[in-house]
Amino acid sequence: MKIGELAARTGVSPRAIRHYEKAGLLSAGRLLNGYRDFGDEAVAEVKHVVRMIRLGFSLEEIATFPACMFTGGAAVVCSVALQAHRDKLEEIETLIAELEERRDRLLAVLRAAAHQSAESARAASRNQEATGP
Amino acid sequence: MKIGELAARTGVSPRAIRHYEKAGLLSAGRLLNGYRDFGDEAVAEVKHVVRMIRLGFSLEEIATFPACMFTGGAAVVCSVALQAHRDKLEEIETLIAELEERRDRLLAVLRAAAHQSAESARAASRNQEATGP
DNA sequence: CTAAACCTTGACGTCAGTGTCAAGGTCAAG
DNA sequence: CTTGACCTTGACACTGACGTCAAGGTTTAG
Repeated sequence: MKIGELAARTGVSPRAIRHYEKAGLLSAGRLLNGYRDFGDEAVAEVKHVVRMIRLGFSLEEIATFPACMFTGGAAVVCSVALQAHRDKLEEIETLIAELEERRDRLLAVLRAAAHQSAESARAASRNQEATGP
Repeated sequence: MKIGELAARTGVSPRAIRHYEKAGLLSAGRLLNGYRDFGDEAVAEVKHVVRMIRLGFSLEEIATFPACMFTGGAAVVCSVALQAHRDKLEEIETLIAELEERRDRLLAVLRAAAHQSAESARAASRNQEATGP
C-alpha cells in the first residue's frame, strides 16, 4: 500500500511515517515511480511504534530494539527489548519521584502562604476587636 | 557588582543571568562603560528564579509574577503568584498521573513477558521430563 | 486535456534554556 | 605598551518529533 493508505489505516500522518522510516523503524519497498510501497504488516508496525512512543521511548531508543519486537506480534518481547523496558521503567520512576518532590515543595509554599494569611487574618481580627464592640 | 561576581555568588552562568535579565526577571543598572551593575539583592533574586525554575515554572511564567515575589523575601507570596502556584501544582499532578499510567503499562508488559517466559520454561521442563530420566 | 489528489525530497519552524562562538570594548597588573 | 581577565551584543547550535511550505512528478477521474 502507499503511504496515504498506511496513514489512513493507522491514524498517523504521512509526515510522521516518513520520519519513522528515516529513523529506521519502518522499511518500505519502492514502486516504479518512486512511491513507497508498504506491506500489510506495516500497519501493525506503525501501531507498535506509536505504543512505544506512548510508553515514553524516543525514536532512537525504539530503533535499538531488535526485529524480534515485530516478528511475533505485540505480545512477544525479547530479552534485549525487555531490558530496555526495565531501564525505561526505572527512568520513569525517577521522573515521578522528582515530580513528587516538586509537588511537595509547591504544597509547602502553598501551606506556608495559607498559614501566613491565617496569621494576618487573626491579627486583623484582633485589631477589629480592639477598635470594635 | 558586575555579572561575573553575581554569577560566582549564585552558581549561575553569566549567560543565564543575561538571559534572565532579558526575560525581565532581573533588573540591572549600567556602569559608565556599559557593564551591568547589580545590587546585593540580585543574589537573592537569582536564587529565587532558580528555585522557581526547579519548581517547573518557565521563564515566561516567572516573568508574570509581580514584584511582591521579591520584596518580602522568599516566604512572602502574594495572591497572584499564589494562583500560579496552584495552577502549576495541578499541572504537575496531571503529569504525575500520566507518568504513573505509563509506568503501569510498562509494568504490564514486563509482567506479561515474565509470565510468558515462565510458560516457556514450564514447556521446556515438560520436554525435558519427556526425554530425560 | 485538465484539475484534483497523491506522491517525492529538502529544508525551515516550533519550544526552552542555555552553550558557544564571534568580534570587539575595558581595565588592572607588570 | 601589552597581556590577560572580564565585559558587551548578536547570533547560531542543540534536543525531538513532527508541522508545514516549496517545487515538482504521477496518477486518476471527468
